[in-house]
Amino acid sequence: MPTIKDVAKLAGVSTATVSRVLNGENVKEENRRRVEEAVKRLNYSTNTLARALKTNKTMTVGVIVPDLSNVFFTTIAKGIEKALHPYGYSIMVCDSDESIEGEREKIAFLKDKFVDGIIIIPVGDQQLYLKRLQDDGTPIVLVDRLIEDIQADAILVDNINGAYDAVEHLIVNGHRRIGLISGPQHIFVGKERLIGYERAYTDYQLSIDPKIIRYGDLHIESGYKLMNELLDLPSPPTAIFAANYYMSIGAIMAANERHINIPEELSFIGFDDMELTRVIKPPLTVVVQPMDKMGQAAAELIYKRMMGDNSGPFPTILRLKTQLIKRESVKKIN
Amino acid sequence: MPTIKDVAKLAGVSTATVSRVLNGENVKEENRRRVEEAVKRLNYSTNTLARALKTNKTMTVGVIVPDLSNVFFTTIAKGIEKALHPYGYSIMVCDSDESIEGEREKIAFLKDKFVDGIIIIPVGDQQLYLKRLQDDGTPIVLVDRLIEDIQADAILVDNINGAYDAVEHLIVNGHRRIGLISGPQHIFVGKERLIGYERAYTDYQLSIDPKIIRYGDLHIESGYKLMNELLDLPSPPTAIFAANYYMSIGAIMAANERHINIPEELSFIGFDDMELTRVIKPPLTVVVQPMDKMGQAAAELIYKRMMGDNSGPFPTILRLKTQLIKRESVKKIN
DNA sequence: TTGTACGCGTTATCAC
DNA sequence: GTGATAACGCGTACAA
Repeated sequence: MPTIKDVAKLAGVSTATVSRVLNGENVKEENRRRVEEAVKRLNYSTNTLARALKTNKTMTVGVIVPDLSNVFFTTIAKGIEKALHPYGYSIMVCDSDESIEGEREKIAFLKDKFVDGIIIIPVGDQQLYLKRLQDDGTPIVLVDRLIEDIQADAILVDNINGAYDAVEHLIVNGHRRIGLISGPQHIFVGKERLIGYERAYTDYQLSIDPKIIRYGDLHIESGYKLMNELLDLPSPPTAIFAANYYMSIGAIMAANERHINIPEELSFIGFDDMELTRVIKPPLTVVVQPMDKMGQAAAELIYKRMMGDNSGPFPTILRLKTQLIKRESVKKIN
Repeated sequence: MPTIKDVAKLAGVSTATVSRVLNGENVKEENRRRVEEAVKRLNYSTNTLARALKTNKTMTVGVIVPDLSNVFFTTIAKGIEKALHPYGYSIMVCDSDESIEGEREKIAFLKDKFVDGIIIIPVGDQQLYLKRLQDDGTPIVLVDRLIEDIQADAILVDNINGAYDAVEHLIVNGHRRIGLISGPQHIFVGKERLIGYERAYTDYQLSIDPKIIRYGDLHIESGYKLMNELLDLPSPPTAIFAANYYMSIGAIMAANERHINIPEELSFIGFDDMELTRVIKPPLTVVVQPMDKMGQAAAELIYKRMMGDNSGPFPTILRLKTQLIKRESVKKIN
């Protein structure tokens, strides 16, 4: 590998001049030409490690997601990538494996790699490590979920109104017993979507039956299990709202197995619009999160912070709107 | 940030001694104790950038996948991560965006980051950049697909026999007109699975009707489109074999829309066992690839190479077996 | 066993 | 505009 010294020697100038040419500073035209010539001849490219050691900038942003095999998360990561690329920044995607410990480990790893910023979809409601990093001046942007004990910029989804819209749609269609397959209450979005559910009930002056609210862990299996529990109730719901994508899948699977006809016998609203919701028969009515936009917004925000732009409020918390896409899984009842 | 000098000063020894302690070499017990004490007091950790600059080892492996929002790929990436972690290696996951150009860019990026090895699911059938890296001594492991003009270790799936098993199963169940929703022929697995299809037909002395072989681009939409084309044929197939996961989804979606009953009116075998195949009614018979094992095998192989172990043949090409999981989407016909 | 001094490749700071 | 050189933080001959 040729170094800047080799280039300097070949071009007959000092390394400083080469560095200046490389960084687009003012250099005599003649020297610039010779340096560029030498760079080409030697096929030289700057050693990013050495540069980073000196400048404390790696031009890299760390992205931590809870699960790399979850499309929702990776789609967001992809959105971040796409938005950061034009700025010359690259990302390192890590998997926290849905655990605080894994998260801690990945944060340490990214810190080790001297990333210039971290975008994270956190798994718990606290993370001391993050706070420490933040105090050291590394910009942090939270996505999808908030952490209680930390003041950080965040890109969120308006979960409350997202869930509200779904439940309201069911109520307007005559449903009074709406089963909720909820996320866990220690996770931010789980809490919020439950609030949306409750608020819709309250606004329509209906009373809530806690027995038809069930808490899962966001995975297929728990959607499957909770759907079965709800359908086994002496007086089962006439409609179900599943509060995330994978639990929606599990729930549908359970309904299928029991040969329950949607929407004839049971109305259903799911969450997120990915492969499944397009292939299911009937097409599912769903609450859709703008995953691309989430990634993009996170990227823009962290870029701004990395540039040292601290204008605007701190923390800046963006709430992106969801969309209720009405298809054929909801039936109007008396 | 404390440096090794700070530690040396506090411990009253030289930086060399500190370095030795850090790297577990022989040091007088007393000094070791004092150094460890100082490390703890200062909360020191070695600067990986500086170390990498000196040693030319970053303890990082680059992983390039064609699409970060494709579960098949990210599941493999996750498997790699899990297997490499115990060795102290971390991974950088990149998205080549299904393009040669994107791939080239990511390879350059990883080279810039001085990764110690690259595991890649390639998108085309050539890649000069890779060859160059390999010539520079960076271990490369191909996953899922081979590249024609390169000699490299690879972890593949026995696509030929995987497809063969599926088609054979349909033939044994009386089907003679088996529609194939194939991948593109410029992609390795597309070619191989077609061969498996053809071989099964040949072995059973049946003649192939090229009209019921259709070529898609591996995405949902093309599965959907090709399924419709096949069903619109004057004499449509009695069974369909879709040669990847997303095209399977699209195909099923098309069948659903046309209210075609599987397996009563049409038998179906899909590829890979992920969310969809578990939720579809009826449960789908599928050819399953061992994604976890693929990731793990790739990790083990590249680790071996990074350790300088060149035993075994070069290139080492592993063929992992697929499994035909028989469920309820195939009907025996006369 | 330990310490010194230098190298890694780049950038920043100064004189010129 | 340019060149020499210190500095970044670590690893490692080499001498002690």
